[in-house]
Amino acid sequence: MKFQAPKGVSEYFPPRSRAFEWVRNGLITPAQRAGYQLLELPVFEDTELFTRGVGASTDVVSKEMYTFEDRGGRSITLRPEGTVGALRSIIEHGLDRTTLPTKIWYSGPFFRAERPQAGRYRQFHSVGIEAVGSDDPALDAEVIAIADAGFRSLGLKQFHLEITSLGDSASRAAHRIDLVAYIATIALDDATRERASLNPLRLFDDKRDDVKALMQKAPILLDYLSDYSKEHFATVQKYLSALEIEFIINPRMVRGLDYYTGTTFEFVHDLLGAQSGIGGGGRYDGLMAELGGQDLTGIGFGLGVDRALLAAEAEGVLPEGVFNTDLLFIPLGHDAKVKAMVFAHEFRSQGITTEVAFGDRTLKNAMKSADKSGSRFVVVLGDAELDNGQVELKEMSSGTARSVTLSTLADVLVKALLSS
RNA sequence: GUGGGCGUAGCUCAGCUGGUAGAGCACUCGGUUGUGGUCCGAGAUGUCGCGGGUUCGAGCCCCGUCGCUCACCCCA
Repeated sequence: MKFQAPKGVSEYFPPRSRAFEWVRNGLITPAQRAGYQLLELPVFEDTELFTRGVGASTDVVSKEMYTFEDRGGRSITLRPEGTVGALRSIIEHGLDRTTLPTKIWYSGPFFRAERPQAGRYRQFHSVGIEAVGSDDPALDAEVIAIADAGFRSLGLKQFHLEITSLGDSASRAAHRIDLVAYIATIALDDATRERASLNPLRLFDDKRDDVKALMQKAPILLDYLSDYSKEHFATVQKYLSALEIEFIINPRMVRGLDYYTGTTFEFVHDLLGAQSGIGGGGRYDGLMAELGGQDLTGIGFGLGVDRALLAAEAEGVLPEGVFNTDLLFIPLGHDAKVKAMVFAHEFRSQGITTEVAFGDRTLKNAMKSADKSGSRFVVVLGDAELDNGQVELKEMSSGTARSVTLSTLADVLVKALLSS
């Protein structure tokens, strides 16, 4: 029996895991700098939280959830998205009973039981933020700006931002009546009509040319916005322009989760395959109340770490030539190995990434491994060095070495590492 | 759930009209005394995805099965 990972999960192992870590940190940092605080959440929740929060008619809930019964007979589901779990936690712990808006971030794995393909996994990774308790359009712009900053910090350029507004419930109700009436007049197959009956907006997202053509003439939600929604959306755009964030308005944009209202947005990368959405989000003005909390408005996003990594690779913007290790000790002999272990332990506590060459290989072979493993500096520790207290600090990239007193080695290294 | 492509060493792949398996890279060791990146030499590594069938003989043909992958649907 040869074990392998369950179908469709994303796994990261060296050396790529390093890039994954870099991407995830890059996406999180702008949120932290904007004062958003960590919410460390469970990866499974009461199933009903999702059916109620995300919406039973969504594909995510109706056919993509990992649901099982726990030993107490409760129905449990691996989280397919982050927002409703985050709001549950905010409500449960009273985080919305402080100065508003409550601003939090989270990251981790999410789960959807789909057929995997490029950029789509059954276990994938997102970072997200939520800001609850303010309907200020400036907050909408900030949330979008944070997502944009995350992607930019990775060096990504070949992506674009699409925004629209889903308006308030009155706007949507009025639009829906006309949209349903329009859809009834066009020729569609049964499966598509079935989808439309669940959520008529979905047809705007159809990739087939004939359906696209038909939907060109369909009534657009933006034309039905109430005065408040129209004004709010216009103000969001002003802020985005002030922040020099480019966007295009896509009135046909569709999000797969039912809770969105008002401003919604999506970041789309140009070099990815079929799964080109690298992040998205929007307002969810009724969701807090729906989940049993105060009737507060909110907005948030989810950014795909896996897809952002694919995008960074496609654009060739990943940093390279990064040293894994600052220093490698190559001990020669038993006594030297004991010393090397002691020094390494001490150096690590001073923040120097230090390795020891194991396995009693010949110096020549140890040097070969050092070369391949990517240590920046190497120190050979033998009897002579232990006797006279002098070592050769060799820089691998240039091959040059300088003599350093062993007792000052850590200081010398710290200086050398800082100056580079 | 539906459709296409592909499964041969750790990786990338070759293997002619069926004659019982190879290359490059990577790995380990060596090229005599304590210093890598080039070069040279040696070595290890495969139930050719799995099961059945046809055949004197199957990596190659047939059937089944599993897996991977891309796309639809949907989304991060």
